[in-house]
Amino acid sequence: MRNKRISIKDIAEKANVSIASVSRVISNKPGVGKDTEKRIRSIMDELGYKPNINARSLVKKNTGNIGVIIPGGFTTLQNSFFLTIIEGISKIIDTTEYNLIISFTSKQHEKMLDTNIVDGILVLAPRENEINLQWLSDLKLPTVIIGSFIDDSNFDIVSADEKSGVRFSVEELYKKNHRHIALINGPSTSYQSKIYEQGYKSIVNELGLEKYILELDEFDIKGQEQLVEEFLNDHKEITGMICSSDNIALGIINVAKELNIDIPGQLSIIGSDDTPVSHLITPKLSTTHVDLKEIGETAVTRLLIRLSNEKEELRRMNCIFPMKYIERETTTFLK
Amino acid sequence: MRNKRISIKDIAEKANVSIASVSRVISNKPGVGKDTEKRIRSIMDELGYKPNINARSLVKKNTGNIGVIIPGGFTTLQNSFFLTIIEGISKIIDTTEYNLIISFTSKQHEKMLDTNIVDGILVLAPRENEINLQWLSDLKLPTVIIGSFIDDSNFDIVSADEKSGVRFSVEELYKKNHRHIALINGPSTSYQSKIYEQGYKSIVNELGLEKYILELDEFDIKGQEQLVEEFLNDHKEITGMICSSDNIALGIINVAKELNIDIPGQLSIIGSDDTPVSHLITPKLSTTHVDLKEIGETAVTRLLIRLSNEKEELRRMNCIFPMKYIERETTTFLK
DNA sequence: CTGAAAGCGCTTACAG
DNA sequence: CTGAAAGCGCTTACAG
Repeated sequence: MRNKRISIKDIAEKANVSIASVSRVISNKPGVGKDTEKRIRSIMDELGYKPNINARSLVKKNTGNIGVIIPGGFTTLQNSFFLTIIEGISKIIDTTEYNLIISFTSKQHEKMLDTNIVDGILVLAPRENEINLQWLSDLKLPTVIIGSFIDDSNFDIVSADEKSGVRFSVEELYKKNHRHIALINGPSTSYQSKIYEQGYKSIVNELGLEKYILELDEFDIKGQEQLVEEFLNDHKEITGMICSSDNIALGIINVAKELNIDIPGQLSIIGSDDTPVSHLITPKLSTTHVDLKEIGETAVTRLLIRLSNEKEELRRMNCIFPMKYIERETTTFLK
Repeated sequence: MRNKRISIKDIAEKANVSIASVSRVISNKPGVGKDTEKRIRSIMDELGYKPNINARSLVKKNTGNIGVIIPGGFTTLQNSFFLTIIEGISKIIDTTEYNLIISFTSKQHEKMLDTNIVDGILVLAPRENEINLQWLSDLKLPTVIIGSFIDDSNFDIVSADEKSGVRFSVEELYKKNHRHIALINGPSTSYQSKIYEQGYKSIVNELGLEKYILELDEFDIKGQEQLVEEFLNDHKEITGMICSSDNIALGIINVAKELNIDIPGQLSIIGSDDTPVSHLITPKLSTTHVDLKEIGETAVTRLLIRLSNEKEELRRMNCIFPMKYIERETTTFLK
């Protein structure tokens, strides 16, 4: 059915030149006479020529695609946190010739990486159990990791300063007279959660407070309402909670409502990431903010630099964006 | 830096066979002796051979990629509606060798389609101003459209029966004694909105009610709070609202709260699509439901059929999924 | 069962 | 400025 695509050869014939000349004008290479070029271009337009990317890739040994690896499957994709980062990535990609290939299941990651269809990858908030770092490293693909990460890797990293974020949140509640402050964390397989935990423990130690940590198996509470409810019931002394995502905070608020716990009257809650929902709900969520879009932009930009400098040995980059606390309506001074 | 990739030739040499034989075992083609095959396979494993997809694509004239076109840029991507459909798509794709290329800006659509890097496309809820249907059609690419759509096209369509969805919602409110029922619609550039409007108008006419339509320029109210507020103030007689997305409903609820309008006491609200937020908020949102995941699955499956039957002339398919009304907490009987 | 060879559509030294 | 030719890594008739 599909009409045969027209190739460089068709153009060359019609223009009475060699395919070499046609190729040169396609790639804007020098060495073609003004007139010849004009003739070739007009024929290309006329015939609606589109270069065959596969052929080009085959000889140039690149693909023109950039891969984005998203962990956790769909639960995560539904998370605005990732979407906002992708928005930043996308904005930069749109100014280039690259295509974006977003991958959100393990199967997809494997297919994408095993078949070598990308020139470089952006890995969002990797998790131990999903991405084997050694394997990633063996790929020898230009890679930038987005999201907090264990320091001893050799990858470029662009992340939010989540450790400080947690500190700010705890300090904020402390200033508001809270003395029993819990961390509701995501899965410890996520490096992000490890960072949260580190940040939480260190500040809580400094302040001489007791530690309360509830680890969920995702960055939201879906299917774990029971667990949360028990936690709330078992620790009635807790008056403040730091959640490692806004979605977790949302879930906690709902459970609290069911238990007739007043927010923020009896329980102050702070989210993370300042995603759109945070001011769509009532009461509006206090949270920590970082420019996720900028994080995305920075990460691709870095990757693009790596891609255009494959010979040079670039030093590893570790770029950390500051977070700030945003006071809204789910936190209050403890009487 | 990157170590040279090993090719079919390397395998052939090491195995003392021709590249033809190697190629045959790679593609599981018959015509290779048991022993030879075993030898070749073990060498492939040993050397970690990965076929070069570009080379293969060049000769087979396909790409191994399926494109997904998402309209409206990021606002839309943040919408669970699309994400859930993508989840369905992804589930099926994971059982195949195809890669998914998701495109959510006009730039990306153009790049993807102009460079012919996909074998077929899934178009989600297209909009007039973003996707030129004629252009799409000229691509001669196997295409399936997801989401309600104008009937006179020649594409395969898989969609929810949104026209009935709106009807159910209006009827529901009518049964609850509401007589002034508004439609808060998405942009009319979206075919989906057109369907909503058609459905709304026809049932409202049947029931002999007055029409109230507020058209927003997205499927959420971001940046249009003012407009919504004015609408609410100008039409105090309205006691029921059908929103063409859950996100719109969410927004309306928030504006109503600011205006001290009690929900559902003074205003009943019904969303669309039963996205996860609908039961994450308080009061829980009454809405209409359709199995979006199944819609996604059906659409890819259809596309896959088209892809494996390019010779045959398949009849156009138009698959419509029923919607049902879900009563939760934002609707009530009018006294 | 196996291999030599042509060809997919491009790019790029090389020679003129 | 221009072209002939080799080559990128595969697949697939064709011949044996």
